[in-house]
Amino acid sequence: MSSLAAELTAIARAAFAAEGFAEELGTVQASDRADLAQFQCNGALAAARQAKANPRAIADKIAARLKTNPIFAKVEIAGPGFINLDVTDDALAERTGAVARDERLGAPETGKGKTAVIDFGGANVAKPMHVGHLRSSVIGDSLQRLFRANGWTVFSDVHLGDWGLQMGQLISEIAHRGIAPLYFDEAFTGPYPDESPVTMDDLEEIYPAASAACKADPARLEEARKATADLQGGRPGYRALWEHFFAVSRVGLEREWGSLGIHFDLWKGEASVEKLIVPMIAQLKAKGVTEESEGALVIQVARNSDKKEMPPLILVKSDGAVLYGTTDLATIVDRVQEQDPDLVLYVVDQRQHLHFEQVFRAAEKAGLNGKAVLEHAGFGTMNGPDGKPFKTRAGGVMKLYDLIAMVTAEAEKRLAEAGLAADYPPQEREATARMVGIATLKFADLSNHRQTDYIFDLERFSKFEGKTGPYLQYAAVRIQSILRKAEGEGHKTAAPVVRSPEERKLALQLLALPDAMGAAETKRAPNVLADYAFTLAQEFSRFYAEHHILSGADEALREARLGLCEMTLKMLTKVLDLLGIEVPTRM
RNA sequence: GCACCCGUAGCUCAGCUGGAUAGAGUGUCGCCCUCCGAAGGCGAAGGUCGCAGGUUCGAAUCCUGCCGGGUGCGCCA
Repeated sequence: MSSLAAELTAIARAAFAAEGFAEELGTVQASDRADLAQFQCNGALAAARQAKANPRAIADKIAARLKTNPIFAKVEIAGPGFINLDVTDDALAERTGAVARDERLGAPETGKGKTAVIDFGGANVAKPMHVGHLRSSVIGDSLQRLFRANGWTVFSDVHLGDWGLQMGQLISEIAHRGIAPLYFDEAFTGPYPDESPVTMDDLEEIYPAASAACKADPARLEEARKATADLQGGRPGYRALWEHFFAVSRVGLEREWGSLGIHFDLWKGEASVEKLIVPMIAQLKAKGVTEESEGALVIQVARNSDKKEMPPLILVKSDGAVLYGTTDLATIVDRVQEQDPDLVLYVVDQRQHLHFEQVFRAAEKAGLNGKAVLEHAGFGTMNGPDGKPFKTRAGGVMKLYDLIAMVTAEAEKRLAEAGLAADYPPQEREATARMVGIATLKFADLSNHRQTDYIFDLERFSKFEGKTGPYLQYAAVRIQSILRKAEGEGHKTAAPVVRSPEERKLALQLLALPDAMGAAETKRAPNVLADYAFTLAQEFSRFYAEHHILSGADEALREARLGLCEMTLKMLTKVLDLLGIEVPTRM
């Protein structure tokens, strides 16, 4: 199953090949000038340059061949040599019907037989998620949904930050407070209690305090370093405490991501590859890729072609502790062993780009990455209205939990204002408000390009009109509503028919889904899907506004239009699912 | 200092592997509910695509320089 543009491309390629040109020239795309044509092919211009010939003459030859194909209603040459193409209405209707019958709704199979690991690195043990985690969660989730839909085998890994200095900071802060002396008693031989001496709420308070203490007092920082090294060295009491931190945090984090509809295949973290580190370092030494530098063990990753300074990756610090990069390397070893992926995608803040470049180079230099391509799909910073990284009015970071509660409350308010859902059971009302709130949040984030910074605007996250998540949900809800009503009146649905301009544009958009899914995968860019979904909803709304489906006298026409509605609902639901957005049955 | 990213309508952003008249949303102004859900549809106004060069038949898109903003640059993650 392929898109209509892909089908036309195949036809045009054959025409170019038959005229003795490179078939790549036959790429057909949706027209930039919807007023002139549905599709365009610019290959004659490129061919003319290569062959030093007149582009219009080449276009003439190609067009003559295309005209023999009955799929085209129009083949026209315009301007310097654009070939403008229209497809017949019957062809549109026929393909639309075929896609509707396809279980995969025409999704490309770009990932068939391939495995990807998606790393959501970012969230930390003992810290609540804040708005900064929204991006990696939402973008990463959309990518895992998309890659799966395109046929990839995907393993998503939450990849918690659970093994660095912050753990030592927590431990030494707890030591100072004397909260759990048992874990610091070196004479104690265990077993340690099953119940955690601290709750998630405790950790949320302890961590910032610990962090501040280390910042203010070098002696405290030294203590934290020592605790980190002892933890990594296997000190039983510290390990036991760490287990509690992890367990307590996981419950909270799982609930939080769950409320966003985000789930992971793997709950790994830095600590889970801890056992691989010592043998990996031995192996790297044996391979001769490491060296001593200023008391640390490093891998040089600079290349002659570098235009910038490329510091070495530090494997072991001069005090013996390992770093982020070391665990990242060991994680690659682990993934090659466990999943043997073709691709590892790191959905992590763009600011860590240099770090990943170091890690990737080190992995490739040491041959640790198997067949996997390592790729950092970085995303831009979320800034406040002042252009600086977002802070609440009080100057702190806004918790994700609070943000979700806020947009949900806004959605609820809006429902009440509109007098909607007034007669729904309270539970449905609440669930609907939540769905609308989360859709607002996710769509606002995903419709921005992944890589650029963007302004976190509370107002924007409480808007329900225009290019927003709720607009898309609304379109889907209206379709469901009309289908219910039609069924109640005893109307059937039939294969779509295309006659009016609105039907034509809607069908064209429906047939472009595989293109959007393919482009979104290639660019690792969910905003392509967001854009597609919005345009689809828009085309439907126009169609809906123009044609009163249920009131006409022509039963066959009504059934065909209901078929188009049904098809649109399927496609819209599918794309929204790829964005991680749920559709209520009514709202 | 070096490197990377960004600069597009009043505002928020798409478009960037070169193509025709640069698009959305929002805001402003106007129109459309006796009819399937108006969280909607239609229309108007709104642009030196940061600036200056270059490559090209053709540049928002590629190259160079400059200006402005952001980010990163060995023992944090």
